[in-house]
Amino acid sequence: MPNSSKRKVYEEVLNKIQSYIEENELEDGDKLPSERELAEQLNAARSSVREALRAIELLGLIETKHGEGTFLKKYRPYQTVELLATFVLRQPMTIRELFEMKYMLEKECLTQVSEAMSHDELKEMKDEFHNYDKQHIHTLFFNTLFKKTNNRLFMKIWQLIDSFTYKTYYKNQNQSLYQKLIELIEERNLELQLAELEKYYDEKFFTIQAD
Amino acid sequence: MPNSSKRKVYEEVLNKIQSYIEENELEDGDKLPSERELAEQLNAARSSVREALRAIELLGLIETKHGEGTFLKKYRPYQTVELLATFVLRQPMTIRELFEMKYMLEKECLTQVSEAMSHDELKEMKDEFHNYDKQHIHTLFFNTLFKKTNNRLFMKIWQLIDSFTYKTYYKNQNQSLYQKLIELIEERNLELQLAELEKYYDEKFFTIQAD
DNA sequence: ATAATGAAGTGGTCAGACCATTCGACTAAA
DNA sequence: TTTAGTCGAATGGTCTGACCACTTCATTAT
Repeated sequence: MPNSSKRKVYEEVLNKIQSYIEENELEDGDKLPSERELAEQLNAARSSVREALRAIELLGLIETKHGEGTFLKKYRPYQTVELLATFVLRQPMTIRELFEMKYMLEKECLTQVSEAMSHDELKEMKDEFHNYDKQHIHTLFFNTLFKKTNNRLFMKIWQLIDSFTYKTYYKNQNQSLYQKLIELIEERNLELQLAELEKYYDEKFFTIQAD
Repeated sequence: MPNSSKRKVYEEVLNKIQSYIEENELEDGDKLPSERELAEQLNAARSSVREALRAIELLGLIETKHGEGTFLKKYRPYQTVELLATFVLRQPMTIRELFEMKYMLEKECLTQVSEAMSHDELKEMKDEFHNYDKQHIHTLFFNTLFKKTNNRLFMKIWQLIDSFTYKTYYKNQNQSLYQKLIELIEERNLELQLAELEKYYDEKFFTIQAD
């Protein structure tokens, strides 16, 4: 009960749990003590322990399984970044800022993927092309490409931005662009890929300004 | 009480709060409804509301003042780092991804800013340089630069990523790099700027791998 | 052997209580 | 009138105890 110093209980619990993990050298998948047990050991109410655990869970550090327990989770920052990014995106952003971000990510995507994709994968993309919904072709195209990237963080952020801009660009979808891009990837011609993408976005930016 | 679908109440509450913020266009410093009020409006127990609020608080998105209320907070990165740092350090894979993202953003930053900065601004940066905390020099340097960008989204995302990495690998901070970058910006030599940055990150990636 | 049962442990949620702090309205004193 | 003090309402902080839902596993009945 001695609320040492003036920090909140759930913050104390937070640190205690962290210490517990380090001292016992817990690793991914290991089990933490139950909420009731933690509450007793740390001399805090279960609700306070839960506040701490929920916070840690939201950060993506632990995983709770109903009826089983709480487990240490392999930490991946995507979850946290994604959550924080949604808050960031809620703040007023201009369409231009969003598209610039998207453009940059897609450039990077092409750069990373350009050499990594096998001819088989490219052929597969070409074949699936006809199934693509024309309206969402850009999204689908880059979604496929980003998967080949070995950086999931890129993809997560791109997906977020894309979902925010999704409504604006259903018009003027130039299907031939993506056909061309696939061909250019096959030819390993990164420069022309980027040039095509630049053309695409120049037009976008022009449209925005006219708006 | 209708625990719609199967998500936890505190997650629902989280989203509801997010929606509330968005719909009412709350800004930094604005007050959220009280815990009891939220509980009633969202048809949840106060403890569940608190679990959600504690989680958001840990992320640094809100601020609670005893006896006053809960307030939206200007997002300051570098908040949860203490907690996350130890976990981030365990995952070299994700560190790589974070640095790649950071690298990309900083490249873009240099590209955008290179021509926009006046000589006066550059001189000012040079003068302030001595006040910079060596340990955080990279963060401070690019923070200044990103402000000159006319894209707030870039800065926000960069800050987000930076907050995840700034505790990591702060060693080997080569102060001369930033002196050199300023000079190169003065000379409007973008290519060399990017080359310097690339050198910096090549070393980083090498360090990560060696770990 | 196999299937059904049920008890124990765990997380999920709720209701209500009490304390500590802040703030503002009201009151009493100057 | 102004000022200082008081008190109550609102709010966050914390605790207790209860009940539900899910998982597991030993026990039991088939």
